[in-house]
Amino acid sequence: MAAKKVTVSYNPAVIEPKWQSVWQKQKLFSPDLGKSKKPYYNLMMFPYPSAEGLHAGNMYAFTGADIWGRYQRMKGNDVFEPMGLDGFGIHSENYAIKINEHPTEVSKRTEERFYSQLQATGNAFDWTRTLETYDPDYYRWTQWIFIQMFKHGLAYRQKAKVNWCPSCLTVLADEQVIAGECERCKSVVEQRDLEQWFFKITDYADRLLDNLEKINWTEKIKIAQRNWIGRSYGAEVKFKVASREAKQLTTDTLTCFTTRPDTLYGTTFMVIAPDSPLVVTLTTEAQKEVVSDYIKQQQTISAPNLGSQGETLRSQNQDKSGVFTGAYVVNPANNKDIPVYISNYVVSGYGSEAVMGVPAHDQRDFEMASKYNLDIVSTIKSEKETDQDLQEAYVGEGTIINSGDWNGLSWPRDREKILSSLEENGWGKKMTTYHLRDWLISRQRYWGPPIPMIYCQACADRGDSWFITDEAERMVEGNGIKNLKFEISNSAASAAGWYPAPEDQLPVELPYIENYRPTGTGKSPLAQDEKFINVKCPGCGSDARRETDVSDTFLDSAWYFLRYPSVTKNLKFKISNLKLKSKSKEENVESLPWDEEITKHWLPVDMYIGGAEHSVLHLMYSRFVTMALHDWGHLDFEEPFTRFFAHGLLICEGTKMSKSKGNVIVPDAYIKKYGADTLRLYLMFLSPFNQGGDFRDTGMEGMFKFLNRVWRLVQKSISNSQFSISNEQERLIHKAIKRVTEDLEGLRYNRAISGIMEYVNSLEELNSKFKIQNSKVENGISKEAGETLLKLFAPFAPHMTEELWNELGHKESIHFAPWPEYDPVLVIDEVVSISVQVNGKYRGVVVVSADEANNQKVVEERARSFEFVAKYLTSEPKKVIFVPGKTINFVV
RNA sequence: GCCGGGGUGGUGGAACGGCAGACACGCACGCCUCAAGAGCGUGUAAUCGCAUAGAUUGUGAGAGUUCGAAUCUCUCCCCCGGCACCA
Repeated sequence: MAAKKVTVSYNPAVIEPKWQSVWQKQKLFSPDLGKSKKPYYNLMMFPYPSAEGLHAGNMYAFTGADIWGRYQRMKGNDVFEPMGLDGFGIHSENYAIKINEHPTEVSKRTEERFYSQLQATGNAFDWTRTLETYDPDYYRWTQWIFIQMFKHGLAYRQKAKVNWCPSCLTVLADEQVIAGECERCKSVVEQRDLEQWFFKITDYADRLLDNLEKINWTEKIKIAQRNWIGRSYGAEVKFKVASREAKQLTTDTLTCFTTRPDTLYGTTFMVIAPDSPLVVTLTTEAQKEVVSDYIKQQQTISAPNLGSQGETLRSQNQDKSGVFTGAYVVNPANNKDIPVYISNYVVSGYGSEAVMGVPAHDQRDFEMASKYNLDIVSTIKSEKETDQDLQEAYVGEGTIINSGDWNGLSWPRDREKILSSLEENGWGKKMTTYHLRDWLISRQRYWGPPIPMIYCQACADRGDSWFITDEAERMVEGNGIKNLKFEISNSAASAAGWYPAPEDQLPVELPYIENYRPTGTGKSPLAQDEKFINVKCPGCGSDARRETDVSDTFLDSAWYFLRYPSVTKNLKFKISNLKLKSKSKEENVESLPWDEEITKHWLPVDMYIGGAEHSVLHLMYSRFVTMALHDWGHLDFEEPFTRFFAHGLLICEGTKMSKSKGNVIVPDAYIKKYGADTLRLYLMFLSPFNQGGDFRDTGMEGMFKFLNRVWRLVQKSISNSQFSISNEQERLIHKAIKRVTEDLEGLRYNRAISGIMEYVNSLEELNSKFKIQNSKVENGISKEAGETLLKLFAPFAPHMTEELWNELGHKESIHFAPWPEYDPVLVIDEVVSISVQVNGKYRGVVVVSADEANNQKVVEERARSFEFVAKYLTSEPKKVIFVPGKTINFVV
């Protein structure tokens, strides 16, 4: 029989663009979000288009996420897989500065470039619902969120020591400072005193921590978040200033936080941080000079402009040093006077910036005490040493000694007893503190959403602010939100003169400023634009000024997933909440950045896939913003991502890809040469997806060959579609389905691909066997075998499988074909190899039928009959261990 | 220092109590071809050996549990990532 078709060779350069355009024309991957029965929101972290284009690392992440989405779709879910650009922010601005262009121009270009590159990767994105964070239609809502934070008392202004990057000329959040250096440019970060906007994320510390138990996230990300929140439970203890200095000091108590209240009796001194305000209130006249010298010396050591020297000096700084303030306080437990020191090992900004020194049970305190000859008193029995010859602090558990009424109690078993006793005695109270700090929002840069706030000096002078308006009053009364009144009255104190821009006037558009470069003065470039700044006060109508800082990029990305499903291209202002734009007051009702119905239906996100580098930044902020929106009654869920999977990092030739190293791989050339399918497979086959991989040029060719093999195999089966399925083939099919399905479920893509390869190998092997028996038929691959192969392969190689599927005569896309299921009976082998061991050492296998595999008698007899076993069984074995279906072990 | 994740052929990686090295890359040899490429086939942990006979050793090092350990437990070393004087 002549072949019906001329076999066409596999040419990705033709079929890939063809199917991409078909998919897009048919809006195949743009589900009707209103009608979906089984919504599945498959999200991946959107890229920030700051550089020359999409790099292989983006492609790696997106491919892995897309495979998951395609698999879910074939399992019958209505998958929504959106894509957008995190194009606002410092990354993009820095790139614009580098190439000496305006960010607006750069963004136009990168947007086009990124989207066309993303098209070429063959991901099933919904191209009708893209978003860009610099789009005014988007950032009006970023600003809206800021305003809600303000109105609910979660955004406040404070003069604070902030991290200042002398190269980026802006402040940085704590999270953006890595080992004292700027996350982006590696400059040593300075401390500056600036008035800034903060979000009170610390109010949510407990929930951010406790909710981690409820979500299905990669464990290491949860651990990172737990560490970052850093909750510790203990007590706040009050130390009264001793009477002899009380007169000359401006404070009468010193409070400190401790996780070890059990060691209170062992507190022999106190230590405060060098940059704490306590230094001023607790230093006596006599010590003023010494203290001031010490502070100066500490400032020199931690001075930022030392470049690489800074690191060395900082590590020298690890040695404990200190100075006596002249002040004594009273240990409430034993009424002893103890000295107050200043030392560099106490960090500011945590707890009360004071620490109780318990040298016997804290290594740092021990070093301090040794250096300054301070008393060491053990309060936990550590068995061996006496206090005098203690070599290091004993930080373990044990029985309490030298501690009055507490003697005999056990630490940590009696923690609560000790804390209660502490409270009853009036020495202090139970307390929890957190490592987490409030989120610093202000950035003195250009390329971001202007913070939508207005400052009125006249109102400020009167002590007025938005918090005294009718709207604020209504909110407190109408909302029924717990603590809102408290939050608001608390915030009102620091908010004098401040009003949010009226919500119906959003967005506060970012003006085009020719010289957008950072100024370094601590003010944003927006401060140059008088037209932008000058505005009437929404409260009293007098002349007022707009806030000129923009918000942190992380605010842009903290809510984008809420927006995607509600994006409607070409109809941007169609959704109900945008009625705001209308002049009519009646229509100006609810205003939300999303469609409520659709949001109810589609959120939270079912699967979020992204890099582990965002464990504490983006992922924490997104959770916080979502929780806040939930509390304000806008969302019916409080965790945005039901499941999060962290993919590994794609590196290049053993090192991290980075522009400075010049080893950034751009996928375009590879797609051109081999096609996106080959590149996708290559990337996913490298190593486990959660582990990352090393991109090397070798290997891509091999993957291309494999695609060609699949192509030929299926092409041949098309011309022999009458071929009926054999028992052997059927077993192969079902085993392959089982293997690939299980590996996909665990996102073990490298294994899934090797499973497909094994399946192809077995089919070919079977085919060549068949050819020998029946030389007239060219090919022995049944239709079922070929179609199953295509389906299993479809998530990985979407274009090629679509083409072949179409050639097989299917009208519907393969990506909507139902995922194959396996028959559990058919995956069981007909014959089983049982390994035979003698004294635990492998000597060979015996092959038995499946139903004999559990029968010890049969297996043992068979095994004994073989020479390779018999020769070791010189005497009757002492013991025979039989593991049904697996192994038999003769112990001689 | 603390918390994660690792350490398996020339390379990427499989196996995660029961035949270590699946699947690939690379390499070698062969077939096909005028030739090249493509394709196909064979081999490929190490050592001994003519051997596609057989044997020994082998999963960072050392101990342990077990009939049996790459897999479980302990101690140590090294690499990668995160946090880092958080009281």
